[in-house]
Amino acid sequence: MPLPDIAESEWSIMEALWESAPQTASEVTKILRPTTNWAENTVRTLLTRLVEKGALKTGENASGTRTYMPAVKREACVRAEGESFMQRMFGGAAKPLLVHFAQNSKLTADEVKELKKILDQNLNS
Amino acid sequence: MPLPDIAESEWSIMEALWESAPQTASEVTKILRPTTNWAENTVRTLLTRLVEKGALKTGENASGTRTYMPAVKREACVRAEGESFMQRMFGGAAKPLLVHFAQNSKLTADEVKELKKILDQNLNS
DNA sequence: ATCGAATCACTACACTTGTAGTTGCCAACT
DNA sequence: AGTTGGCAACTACAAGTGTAGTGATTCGAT
Repeated sequence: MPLPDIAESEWSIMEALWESAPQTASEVTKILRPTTNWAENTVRTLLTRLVEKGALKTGENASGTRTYMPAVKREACVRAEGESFMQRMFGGAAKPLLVHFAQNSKLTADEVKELKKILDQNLNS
Repeated sequence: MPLPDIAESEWSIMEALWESAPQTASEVTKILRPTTNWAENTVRTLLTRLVEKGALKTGENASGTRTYMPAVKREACVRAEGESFMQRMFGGAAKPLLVHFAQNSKLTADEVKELKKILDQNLNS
């Protein structure tokens, strides 16, 4: 089963549920309200679509209200999206991608150090 | 003028023209045929949309046939897409993004060395 | 002058996405 | 019992995408 294709607004929903699940529709709405200001129905639509896509599963809480929780792991989705992005922008090659972001981001000395360590670990594995 | 928003199929077109421009619609079609197998009309539609979006400009070749060429620089588009991707997937932070790709890609020793150099250059700039 | 090939401009059409609104149902409060 | 408030199901609807088809025009080769 290939990973579901998660659209941009849908990511906000997923993030909320990866952060904490299960949650009801109105809970998710409340969590997202400050950042997105979406109507509850908007959130419900997105939740339903994500269930159809197989990205979320549903359950029920003690009061019988439907709850939502991730059906796919965040890391897997990030990897998939990352692959596709790398494909589109850099022909699938990791190095140019890394070069690009290494050059176009501001990093602290500590971050650079840490990244270099991770690069080394990449080698013997 | 904010950079035009380039959809996935449109990227193939843009790549072809960043690679070599100006080109006519049928030239682009021929170039892309092996990879995409698109009908010429498909390519024409995409070209037209990209012109409307301001991503391409048109000209004419010696025989009076319309030609297309980029109106925006590839690097700028890559940066914009990269920003948006980083935002969606990593909350806008460069380090986790770099960590992710550093861990999930196979790199040669040479590539690692080069990347470390670029990270260093990142610091004093 | 004519016919076919290339080019262009329009049109098509289903699917996805963003962003809700409307209606129906059920349980709890007054 | 009637009303209100939440939840669920269904509907809406425009813009954007993927992927062409159709019709008109033109230009060069018979």
